[in-house]
Amino acid sequence: MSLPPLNERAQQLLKALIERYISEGVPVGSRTLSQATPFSLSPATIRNVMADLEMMGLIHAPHTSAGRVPTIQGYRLFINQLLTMRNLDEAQVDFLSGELRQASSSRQQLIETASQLLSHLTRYAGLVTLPRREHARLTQIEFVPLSGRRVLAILVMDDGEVQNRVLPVSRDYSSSELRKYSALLSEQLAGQEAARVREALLAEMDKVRSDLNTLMLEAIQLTEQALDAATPEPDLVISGQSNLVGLEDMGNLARMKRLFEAFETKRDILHLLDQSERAEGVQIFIGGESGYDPFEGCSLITAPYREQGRVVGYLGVIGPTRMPYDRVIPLVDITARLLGAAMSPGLETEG
Amino acid sequence: MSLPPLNERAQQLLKALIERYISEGVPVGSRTLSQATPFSLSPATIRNVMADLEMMGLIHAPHTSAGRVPTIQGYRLFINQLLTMRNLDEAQVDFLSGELRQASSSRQQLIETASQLLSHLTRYAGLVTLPRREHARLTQIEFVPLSGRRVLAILVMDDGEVQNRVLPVSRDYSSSELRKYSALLSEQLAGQEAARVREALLAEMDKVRSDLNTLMLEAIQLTEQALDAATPEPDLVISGQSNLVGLEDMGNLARMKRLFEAFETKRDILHLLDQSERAEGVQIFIGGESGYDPFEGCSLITAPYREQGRVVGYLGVIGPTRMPYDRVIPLVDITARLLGAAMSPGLETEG
DNA sequence: TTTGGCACTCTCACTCCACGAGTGCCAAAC
DNA sequence: GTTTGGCACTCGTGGAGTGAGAGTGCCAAA
Repeated sequence: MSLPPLNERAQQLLKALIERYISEGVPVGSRTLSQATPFSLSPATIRNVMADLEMMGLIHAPHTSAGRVPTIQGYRLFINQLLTMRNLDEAQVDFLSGELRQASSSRQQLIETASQLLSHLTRYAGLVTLPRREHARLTQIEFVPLSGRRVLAILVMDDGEVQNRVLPVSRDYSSSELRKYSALLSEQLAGQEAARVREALLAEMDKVRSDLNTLMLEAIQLTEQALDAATPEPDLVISGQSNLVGLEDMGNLARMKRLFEAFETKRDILHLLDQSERAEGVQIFIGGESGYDPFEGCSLITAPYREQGRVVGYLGVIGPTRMPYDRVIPLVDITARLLGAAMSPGLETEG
Repeated sequence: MSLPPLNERAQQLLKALIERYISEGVPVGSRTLSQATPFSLSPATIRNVMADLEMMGLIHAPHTSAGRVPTIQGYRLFINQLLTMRNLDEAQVDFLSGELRQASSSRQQLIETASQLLSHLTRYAGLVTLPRREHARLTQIEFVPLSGRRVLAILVMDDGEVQNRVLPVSRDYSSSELRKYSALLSEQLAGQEAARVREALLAEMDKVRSDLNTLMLEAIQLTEQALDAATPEPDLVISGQSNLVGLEDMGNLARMKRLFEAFETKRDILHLLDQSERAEGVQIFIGGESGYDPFEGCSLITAPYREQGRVVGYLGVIGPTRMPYDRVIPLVDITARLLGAAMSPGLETEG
């Protein structure tokens, strides 16, 4: 896969060609490029270079008498080595952080706002995963009796996240009985990481069994049930999908349909985001590079966002591969930082 | 707007024409219609009738040498007077009720399943509004202290619905202090209809003021805040949007883009659903009939669904105006009934 | 190594044309 | 009076043909 060394001039021409193609959306020919570049070279010379670039698989001619278009490999090289980022518009940053601060009262709201901002500022589709809260600690457990042999379990985390779950139970419980369970368990479990609660429960169960403490046993069983039913809530918020309708470089209808199916199932997109797990900063998936053909013709720019310094989720933008990366990449980057800041309250939130 | 009386034969021809157009998607001409109808009439005769129908605005010729296509008025007449419903496939009904029963543990799940079923069975987009729960009664109020001068308020309704809200507060509250408020308020308010809680609170406030009972006063203020922040959760679940991508009768890309924008804002769709408020059963909006141009080329079939006999929401299908109404209408109808049944537990849920 | 020249290729937009489908109208038939 | 067959007419569609334009590859000269 190691390409032969690309000399400076060829790199600069490739860069110019891709920039031109991104801004114009039309295959670019040797004549155009000759005029657009600072080093004055004749079209013929440029043609020679272009032939080399094509040989290396970096550009490609749709047909004999058309100009050249970057291939996925070409985009890859461009992004990894040639791209010069554009400075962010100050007003945009202010707008972003203002909107996010305004939405920071509720976590859900924050996520949705971030997604909408991404789509709005890029004119593509914005994605934000819900924060994974593996390290959230349990603060409180409440049980509320409902009619018809059902109990509502409420798990409260220290970060304000709440999970509700209706449990079908084998007999009716009274309100005061349930309150006792809640009190007992909250005492036992408060401060535990959610992931650990199960172990703690089992340990407790052993202790309790020897006591034949049936009350506690039932409480534990209830909690187990509540944990089992870990809410499978939608873990990805997508905005601005309609921005992608009718972008001519998104290709034909069939392709667009597959893309929208991917938006609906969300699964493939989540897989893709998971792949960026290792990356520290912004990551870019170009076209079907990743083997998911629904994304042919599209690129995905992602970045992790942090809460209290810990990566808890990912956000990004999905748009056509022919995209102004020099603007979108910094935007995704800053949005991730600002979302992280808005999620980690305490420092400047009360300002 | 009263049309001149349409004789039997003209009606039957209109019906045949529309049925043919719906199944084939191509303008239908006099010759085709002459062969397709049981009463044998020559194409020439049929042409005469068609000319009348066109005069009345019920059908329309895209151009001189094309056949005829129903207008919106034609569809309207067809649906109101000529349509013969098709019997539901028994297997489909079983499938529907099975899937709904399986999802009936959580309300959110139920709504999403219904939406997906609608889209899956029709191959169009499914819509379900979240149930309005005006008459739900408050069962319990809980306050949980969070870090950084925030309090989590939890409102539990008697139907198992839970609303969470993080409230920024002016000072830190201790856990036990908040528990006192919860107890006090739950006692005062339990059993009230949510819509009435506010009044009850005000009344209570008056009583309390004279006592200078500051504790109660703070509790009341907290609750007020929590009510203010009535969760603006998404009130409409849409599924299968991608089914509409690439349906050739949906028209051009620009129109499709507007439709997808409507899906994202949801506002127009909710307005439209609200309009069906008065209707008892299935209602149909054809094309831009309602003045919303995003829906040009589309039809919306809606029906209210009931919980415990009370209308709490609407569901429906959005698809191209050229749609097999005889199948979709009964499907929407039965889905509404089955969803209502699945939502009103107690009778056959334990079966 | 770069450049100008030249023949070649391919797409795009346009025109022309024949075909088919369907209509409207009229006069004859029922 | 309604129905029908006939006929001229209209219009969209698809295929063939064409010229312009853009861009290439290659070669020989600078």
